[in-house]
Amino acid sequence: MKYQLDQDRELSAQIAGEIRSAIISGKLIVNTRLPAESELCERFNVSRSTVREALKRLAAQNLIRTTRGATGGAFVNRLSYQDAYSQQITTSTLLLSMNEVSFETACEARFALERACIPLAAERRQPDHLAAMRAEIHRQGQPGLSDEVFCASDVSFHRALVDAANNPVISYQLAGAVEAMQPLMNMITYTERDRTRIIALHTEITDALDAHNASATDAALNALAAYTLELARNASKRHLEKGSGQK
Amino acid sequence: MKYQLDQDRELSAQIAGEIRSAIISGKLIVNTRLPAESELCERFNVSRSTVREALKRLAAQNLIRTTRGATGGAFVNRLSYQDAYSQQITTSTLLLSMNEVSFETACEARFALERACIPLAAERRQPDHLAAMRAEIHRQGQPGLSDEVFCASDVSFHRALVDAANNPVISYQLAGAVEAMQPLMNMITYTERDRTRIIALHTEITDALDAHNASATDAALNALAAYTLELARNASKRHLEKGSGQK
DNA sequence: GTTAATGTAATTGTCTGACAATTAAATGTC
DNA sequence: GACATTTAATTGTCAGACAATTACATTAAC
Repeated sequence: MKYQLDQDRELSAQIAGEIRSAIISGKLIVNTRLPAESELCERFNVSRSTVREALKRLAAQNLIRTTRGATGGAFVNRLSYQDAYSQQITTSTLLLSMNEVSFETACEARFALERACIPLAAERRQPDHLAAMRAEIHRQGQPGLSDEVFCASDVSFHRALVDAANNPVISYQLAGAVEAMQPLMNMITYTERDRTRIIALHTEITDALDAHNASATDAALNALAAYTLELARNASKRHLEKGSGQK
Repeated sequence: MKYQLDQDRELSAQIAGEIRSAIISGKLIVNTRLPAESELCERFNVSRSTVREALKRLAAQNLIRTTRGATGGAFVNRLSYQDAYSQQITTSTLLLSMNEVSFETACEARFALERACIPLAAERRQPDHLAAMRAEIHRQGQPGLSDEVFCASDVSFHRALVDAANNPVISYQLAGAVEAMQPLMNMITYTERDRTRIIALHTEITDALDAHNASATDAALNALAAYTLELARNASKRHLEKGSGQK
């Protein structure tokens, strides 16, 4: 087989691309061992540094893993839910923070997608999902909680809600939407009154889910969405006032 | 500042991790230039190969871009929707193909998440969204279409449906769910009768969206979900019969 | 015969130094 | 001032070496 490496990209990127396609297309199966670095050097006719840079690119995408030693080498990785999750979250967080996505847009996306889980979650929620949600609600009621910790607990609550749908693909897809909101939510300051209201709505959602009542869950989630948006609007209004006041 | 590089991971992975955190946490802003490779060598006290492998890892995640020349170097990348999209699709496709996710689970996830778009899409759909959907419907009716092309057109139809919600975060989040289904759907053989039915449902969805009728859209989408599942069940049943027959 | 110690080969990880390629800016020339 | 040339900075690639790690075979001890 001949390799066409005559484009304008870096060699390591081209080689990484070749191997990546082979993995994605299924030509290289999970746990297949790639040729040793020295063999890849010969095959692609490049130096070992170049091959290594290519392999590191693939490792960064969790496509391969490498081990040292006699029977070591680079192996095609099974992409675990864990890895996919964290990649998903990293990418979503960056996308939101770097592209001036408005809080409204992100919030709308999250609540819209979460609503999609409700019918399934109302049917399938297990005791441990409910327990996780109630645990977070309890934590949110603790006095002297910082806004960051309150917000992190909020994220955990929503993650548990999504997981209650008991569909790993949904959990994975929504990981980004749920987790990437945290930095945005962190900009809100929660008063005692805000927290009380949010906790009440969380409790409402959990109780409705407990009762297998999809429409009640949906209604409570909608109320929470509306309230979150309201808080965000107030926060940004205060921000503007403060900003203009200092000038 | 002192760096703690004494763990059990490879140096290049640790260095990549340091820089990655700095980018994600916002310490390094978009378009910031990283120190030159030689400076990073001194700063982390490693060789240039190691620094380069670290940078290639970051480049593979689209976190940085590098240019040669006098004012060249590595710059923090703005993660574009385009890049995030394709990463999302790659990851989702791999996750589904490598983890024995059942067609039912994936299908349920896709339709559940798509349903979340309906209320927004019914309100905001623009002429170009409807046009894109109708164009795909027309293509699906062409005679002599291969199953692959039919399936690809189906994916495009659903992508247009999602885009009609007019929320870029939703479009991004669902890119994986929609696109990663294609390899799974490709395993189905579509008879003339199947296609006619699917096209009718696609038309129903588009018309309902055109009329800003959310509940009718929802009903049609549900019917499509049920029909898709039925086709998949028949396909896998035939698969089993064929398999046992050959033994 | 079994077990422990030792050596050996294969492989990736890191280092060093060199040169090529590319690019912007400084410099010189007219 | 406009254009050509040189220079310096920077990344891309190559070559060769050694260190670290690991599985396996060999040997020695009991």
